[in-house]
Amino acid sequence: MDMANGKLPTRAEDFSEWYNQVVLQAELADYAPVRGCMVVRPYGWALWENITSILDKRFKETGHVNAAFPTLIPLSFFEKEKEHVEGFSPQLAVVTHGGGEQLEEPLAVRPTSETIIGYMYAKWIKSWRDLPVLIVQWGSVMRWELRTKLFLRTAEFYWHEGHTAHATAEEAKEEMLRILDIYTDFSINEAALPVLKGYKSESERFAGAQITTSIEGMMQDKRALQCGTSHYFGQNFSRAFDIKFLDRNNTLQYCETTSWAISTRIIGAIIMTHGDDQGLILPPRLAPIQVVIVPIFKNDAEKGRVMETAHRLFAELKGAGIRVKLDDREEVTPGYKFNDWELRGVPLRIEIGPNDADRNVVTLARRDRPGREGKSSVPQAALPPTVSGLLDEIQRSLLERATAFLNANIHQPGDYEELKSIVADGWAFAWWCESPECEAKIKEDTKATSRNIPFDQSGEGRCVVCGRPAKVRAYFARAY
RNA sequence: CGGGGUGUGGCGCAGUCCGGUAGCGCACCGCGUUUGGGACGCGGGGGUCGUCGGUUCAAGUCCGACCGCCCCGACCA
Repeated sequence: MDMANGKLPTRAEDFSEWYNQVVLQAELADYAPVRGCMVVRPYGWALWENITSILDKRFKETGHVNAAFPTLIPLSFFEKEKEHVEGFSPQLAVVTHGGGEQLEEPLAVRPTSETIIGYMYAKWIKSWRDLPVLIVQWGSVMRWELRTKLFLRTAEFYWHEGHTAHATAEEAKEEMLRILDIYTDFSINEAALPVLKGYKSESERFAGAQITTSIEGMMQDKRALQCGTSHYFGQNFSRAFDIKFLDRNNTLQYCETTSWAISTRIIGAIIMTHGDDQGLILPPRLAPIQVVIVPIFKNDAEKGRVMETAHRLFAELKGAGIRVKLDDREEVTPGYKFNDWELRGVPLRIEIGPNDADRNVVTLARRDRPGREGKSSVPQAALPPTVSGLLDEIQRSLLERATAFLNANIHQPGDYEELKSIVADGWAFAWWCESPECEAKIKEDTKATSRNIPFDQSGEGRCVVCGRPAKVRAYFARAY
């Protein structure tokens, strides 16, 4: 096993470098030889698998099926939807040669698959009986990003993209919201990320969408990170790709379509929401290793007693379905292991030394409460339920802490000057007339953009920028 | 693409001003002692100094061109 090394900068010193070092030293990912691309290492991929398996289950429970479409898409497909081409053309990687020959038509490496899936849907959908079509693709896509950062923005990234076709606008919008709710529930209850859901402003909308909804999280530097999106396209793509069906009255209709995605970016959100100066803190429900056992001994006599206990408790915890690891490396000291597993964010550590073994106890150390405060001594008897309970408690406390942080850093500005000072170090929740001009002014003055607009609104106010009547309040923040 | 940096064992750097055949820390390998918060000693292995060209008896070092990567901006999940 590779060992971690080096010290982390503190979050206060340099949040960005802290983030980079956590990703690298915890061995979640590494830089690839291709500019802007990352290698997701086994520990990072294990985390991603825990995320994907939960989401996959929820999609299947709601009637979705998985399929795979090609990585390469004829370049001409991107010309078919006007806004889509404008949005994605600058970011395309294009294959011009194959087998040593120049291709007749260049092929884009997919930046997202609406076009090719739309093309196939046009072939497959003929009748109202064929609808809805609810397909999810798990894979990677490529966007030629100018500035990249591990997990947050890489040229190639992993995700799922759901693409659905429906007979009516109502059904399609319901689908968009159903998925947004799955995303929200997943983020809050599995990842312990207290995200806020809403719809996007015109300028923040996905290229080609009529409605874009999102969930937005607040990182510890108070910048916003979009953690998932769900789009309603209306008939934009079905008209561009001729996705039509005969309804019950034998009338030809265009489908209503949606698409939605969560990417490996959410790993960045987990890191930047929960981590501390020791490194990663993973929510127990997603952690590849929930519990690590660190045996401690000085000589062979102690080793025998301690390891016997360690193996026995390891088997008990594993049998109870807890993801547990026994760190039996002898070439590094216990102190090294403590730091190593803290860096990797394992939620709970079990220390077993000669004293513990003799007294039939173990020492537990919670990752979310560093130092002595998080340590306790518990009986070895009935350890699995004790550990399960503590993992639940850690999961709860991570969400609670992140939620308190979120709430403490959202403020309602009384006027524009106040908005400017709020978004310098937090989020503003402000009345807005929804005009692109006012949003553009905010962006120009502060670099903050509208993150999203909650669905449930009450009352009326005056736009914080122009003073005209405003029906909604929106979140404004600097975003990743 | 604009601005700023930087390329020397796996990683981080020194050496470049003033040319003389490459060094330090970490990591790695071996042996021994250690082990309840990042252990120590001794002994090892590993580098055509980003690339190409030029000057010179001699280039990591001087000159020229090119390339890569990182950071800051415009674009984005």
